Parts: sequence; structure tokens; C-alpha cells
Amino acid sequence: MTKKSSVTSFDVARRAGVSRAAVSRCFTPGSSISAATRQKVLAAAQQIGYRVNPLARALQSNRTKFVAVLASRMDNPIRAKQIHQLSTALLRNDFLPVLLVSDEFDDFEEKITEIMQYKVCGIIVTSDTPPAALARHCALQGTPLVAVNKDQAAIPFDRVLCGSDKVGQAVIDIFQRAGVREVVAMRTENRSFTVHQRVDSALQAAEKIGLSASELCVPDMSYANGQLGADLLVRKAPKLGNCGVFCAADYLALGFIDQIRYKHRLLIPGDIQVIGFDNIPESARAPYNLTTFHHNTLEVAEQCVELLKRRIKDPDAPAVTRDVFSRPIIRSSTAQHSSVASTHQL
Amino acid sequence: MTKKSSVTSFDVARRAGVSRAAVSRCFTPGSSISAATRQKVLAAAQQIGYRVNPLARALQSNRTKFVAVLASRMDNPIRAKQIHQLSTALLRNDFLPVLLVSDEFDDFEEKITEIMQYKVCGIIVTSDTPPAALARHCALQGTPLVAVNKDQAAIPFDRVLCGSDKVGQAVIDIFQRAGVREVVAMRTENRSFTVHQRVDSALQAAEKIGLSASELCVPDMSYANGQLGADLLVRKAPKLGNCGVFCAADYLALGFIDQIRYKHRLLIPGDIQVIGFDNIPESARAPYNLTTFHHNTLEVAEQCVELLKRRIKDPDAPAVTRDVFSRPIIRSSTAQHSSVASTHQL
DNA sequence: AATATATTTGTACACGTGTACAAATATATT
DNA sequence: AATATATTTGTACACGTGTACAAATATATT
Repeated sequence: MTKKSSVTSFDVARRAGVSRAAVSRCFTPGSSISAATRQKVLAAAQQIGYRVNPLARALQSNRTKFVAVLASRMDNPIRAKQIHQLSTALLRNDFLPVLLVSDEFDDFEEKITEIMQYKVCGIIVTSDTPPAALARHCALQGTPLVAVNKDQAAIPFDRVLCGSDKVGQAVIDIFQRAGVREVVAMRTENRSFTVHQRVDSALQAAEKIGLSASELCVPDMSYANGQLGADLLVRKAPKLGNCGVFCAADYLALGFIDQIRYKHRLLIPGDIQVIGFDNIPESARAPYNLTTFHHNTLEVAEQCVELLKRRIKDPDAPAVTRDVFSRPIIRSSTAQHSSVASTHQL
Repeated sequence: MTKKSSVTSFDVARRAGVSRAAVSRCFTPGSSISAATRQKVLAAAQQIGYRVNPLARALQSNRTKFVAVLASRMDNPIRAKQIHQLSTALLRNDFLPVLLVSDEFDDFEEKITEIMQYKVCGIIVTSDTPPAALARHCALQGTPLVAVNKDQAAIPFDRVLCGSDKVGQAVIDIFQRAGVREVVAMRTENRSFTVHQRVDSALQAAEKIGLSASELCVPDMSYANGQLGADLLVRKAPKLGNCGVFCAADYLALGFIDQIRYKHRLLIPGDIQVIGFDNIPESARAPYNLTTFHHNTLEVAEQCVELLKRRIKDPDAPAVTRDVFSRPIIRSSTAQHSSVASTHQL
């Protein structure tokens, strides 16, 4: 038996001895209402346990607190953490995150248009969903759109990037100090904007100082593809000397390291040095001790919400891109240029 | 400029030459409408791009497609995967998951009552939120509630458990075959129902066959607490022989293994054998090769949605508990009783 | 105190839908 | 063909809110 909530603004109005409009104004920020009536209304509402019906409000005002969060592949811990942080940041800012997971969905666009019918007050994209079509849709409906780690498109939208800026240069700096003579950057075939940007900038930075640099391409960003990358590299260049491998994601790097050590029986960092990106928890652990970059998911989440709020306030403001800084974290998968040798090797 | 959708059932009715009620009936499953008018309405709707406004519908019918998903600590990969599977299963069954992450929230109950105002058609609890108060709230509002890995309470609710049943016995079987003489079970202080059930059942099974068994308690289910557990064990019993440690979660087991190997310089499975629970991806990898149990998050998700649908259909059906089976996965963190020795050890 | 201005209030309409009821129509039965 | 029954349809009300407008009241100004 669905017991009806049944306590409406009418009930509050009657009890407080005011019009129903006064009740509505009391719970609508920025409405014109005197302090005296506000008190009366609040008291009455408190007594009978009144709460504004958000569905009715949404029907009127054409806006809800829902924010659609587009995600994919949460088996990658950095993605899971990003979703966690985004959800928390949204809740903290009085939004309600609706999670749309795109895996296994042919009709994902259908899902998006469905949720948009609920008059969501914004969409945050972290998945690989191509944002071009989405951006058009959002522009048409006037729905704010914030994209994480996405390239620009014809129709502009707000973006948050992470470590797109100085990472390539930093990678090469670390490798150079560690005595690396040849750099290999591992790229993925899929359309991850930041992966390509990181790899490209690293290759450029290497060329600039005359360091030999090449790239290695694997299908996707996964542990298994990190292993595949190791096999490809060893087959391509059986004798490796002073080689540094930059993996565009820690998840790749871990697979790469395990394969290099346990299958090809080479030493890290003795034979090959490795740098990753993301700083997932496993990277800090004894078996890996991976040199990497901090992926600041908390800051990314905060920036997303900030851009979203800005856009809601001013729908016609020019589109903005924020780049969150990624701090390098030096561990023992790269050689230390100081005299202290790593003790955590096998 | 929020361009109003503005195409309503009135517009469709006019174009199709029928009453507005006919339009409403056309889009309400189970309503009485002739095939002829249904065709006319669908055609008209198609032409002008009409979609039912779900907010208005919700206001009338007092129910939405939203399902609140209560989660916590998504830095644990098995939790992240569970949320992923739950979201996907909900979307596949035409629900919309609203993700409520409980970390850092003092006023989490406030958030729950807020989302309930949206007339969610159900709540799925995977977090450590004590379900007693929640169950009362849900019963009062007539909101279906499904809890994952939770104990029963005064007010009954539907539950899905994972591997609560035969895991303890299976752990002891594996240890016995592997020649273990002394069993230690690692428990967490927090109120995780299944952790306690697994540990208890393992201790009972050990006693039943006269195997020496004790327990070790750490605060929480994390890698760091796995390391702590290793320190505690080594301090308590410096010389360990034929000892088998059952960690109630892989995440604990990984920390335990790394600490035993890299800090205490003992061999696994030579000095200590280890069994985990969850089968997270890391457990399968070369550095760990952990014997564990498959945590079937996909099946758990399916069962949750099935119970939810059942409850929506029949609100007064008796509360049900489903136990999802956890298959043991034998790897080389336990000794093989066959003659084939593990080759993946350090 | 009289007037001008600013603020607060209530009335009435709107948001877009679902469905009870009775009337109209279609189908089954004699 | 006439009657009984089943199905379909339209009218009218309901869900619970926000706000434009004009009227009422409070405050500021002369």
C-alpha cells in the first residue's frame, strides 16, 4: 500500500493561515516574502512534516537537480575513482547524479535522450562517447555539458582536462636524468584524447633534445594490452639498452612490467625503465613501485561541478577549458640519478 | 535560451484527430485502446517528435523509473565492479540508477529522504549503511528495498548474499588438502555482514575436523590493513609452520602477501598459504596468483533487479533471500596437492 | 498628515500527464 | 434482426507546484 505523502502546500497554507502562494514563495529562494509569514509557514510545515514535491516543482520550473553522468569501463580503478569523486562532488553541491554506463549498449543515445526528458540540469561526460552529437543535442535543448578529457568539437562545450599540458616534457626530463637513450611511448588505438595528447607531447619533447623516440600501439587501455605491448617491444628490439617506456596509463604499465619480468625475464629498471600515468593504488605497492603522475580525480570532479554551476548561472558564457595539473611521482621503476640505488628490485 | 520541448499530448491529439486521453492511453501499457487509434496516435507522435513528459507522468502516477543505489568506497575494485554491474542491469531493465555515495556524508539520511521525495521505484543498498532505519523508512513509504550482503533486521526486506553459504567449508577443504595444520582467519572490525559470516563459517568448519583455528582482527577491508594483519600475525607467532591464512577479501590478501614477502621475507605458499575472497583482477596476476573465490557481481546485480521487479509487482510478497554461489579458484598461493608444482613463485 | 514609492499578498492560470466515469460504439448471443 | 455484453472513447477532474498580475499593505518622502 503506497501510503500517499498527501501533505501538500495547501495543508501548510491552511494551518499557517496564509495563501498557498505564500508557502510556495517560502520554499523558493529569491521570492518576495516577509519575515513574519516565512516564520509562520516554516512553523506550520515543520509541524505537519511538509516537503516540497520535487516532481511537481520540476514540472513547473522545467528543471530538476539531476545531473547525468556518462561513464564506461569501471573495471579500471582510475575511472571508478573518478565516478566516485564526481558523484560525491555533485551530491555535496546539491545535485543528484544519474549514472549512465555505456558498456554493452547499442542504444546508448536513446538512454541519453530519455534521461534528458527528465529535464536534467546538466550532463557530465567521462566515457568515450563521442561528444560531437551529444554537444549538438545539448545545445538544442539548452542543457549544460561538461566533458572530461575530450577534444574540442564544432559546437563548443566546457571541458576539464587532466595533465594534458606539461606531462610529455616531464616524462622526457625524468628519462633523461635517469640515463635513458631511447624512448618508447605506448599509445592506444581507441579515441582517448588525453592518451594521444600525452604520447604526442612526449615524442615532441624527446625530439626537441635529440633523443631517439618511437611509439608502440596497442588496442585499448588494459592490463592485458600492457602485456601485449611488452611482447611487441621485445619482438621488435630483442636487445634493449637504456630504454625508457612511457605507458599512457598505469593500468598498461602494470601489465607491461609483469610481462617483462615474469615472461621475458628482464629487469626493471635495470634493462627497461617505465613511467606510467594515473597513480592508481597498485602502482605504489612493493611489486611495482611505478614512477608515474598523480591523476587528481578530486580536483577534476570539483572543476566539473564548478563549470556546471557557472554554465547554469550563465548559459551564454563562452566555453571554457580547465587543465588540472598532474604532479610527477618518482619511484623505482626509473633509475635514480642520485647515488642511492633502488632496493626494491627482485 | 531553454527551448521548451512544447510538443505535448494535446498537439498529438489534435493532429491524430482523437482525444488527449487516447494519446495518454497509447503510451500507457495495459490501457484500453483500439489498434486503429493506436496507429493514428503513433503516426502523429512520430511526425511531430512527441515524447511523454516523464515528470508529469510521475506526478500523476506517483512513481518514476529512478532507483537509488547506495554505495560506498569505490576505491575497492570489487565494489566498483558491483556498482558498474548494478547500473548496467538497471539500465537494461528500463530503470535509471541514481548513485548515492555515502562517504564523507554526515547527513546521508537526509540525502536518502531527499531522493525518496522523487518517488523512486526502489532502493538498492550496497554500502555499509545500517539498513534497519532505512527499512523502516521504506516500509512506511511503500518503497521496495533490496540489500546486498546485509543481515536481517526486525522489518524484513529482500536480500542478495554472495558466497555466504559454503565458502567457509570450501576454504577448510582447500587448506586441508594443501597440508595446512593451523588456520588463521582475518576479520574486519566494521559491520560487514558477509565478512563475519565467511570467517565464522570457516572457523566452525575447521573446528569440526579438529583443525587448530584462530582469528585475527583488523579495522577495515583495505590493502593497508592486509599489511597490518601480516605484521600482527608475525609478531604473535614468529615461527610459522603449515599455516593457512584466510583473508575475508582479496584486497586484504594482497596487502598481506606483499607485506609477508617484501617486509618479513617469508615465502608464499612455502611458509604461509593464503586464500582470499572476491577474485579481483590483480589476484590473477603473476605477482600474486591468489587462490580465491569468484565474486559473481554480475549475478548479484541480476538478482537485485529481479527481486526489485518482483517486489514492485507484488508489494506484499514475503521477503526473500537469494544466495549467489561463489566458485573457488585454485591458484598458487596455496600448495597444490597434485604432483605438479607451481612455477609462478618468486 | 498627505502623497509617492516599495514591498507583500492572494487570485488565477499554467506545467503535462493519468484515469474514473458515463456515453458511444463494436462484437457476441439468442 | 433484436438484444446482451464487451470494448473503446471523450469529458472532466486530479496530481502538487511556480508565478504574472493586480490589489493590499508597509515604508519613505515631502
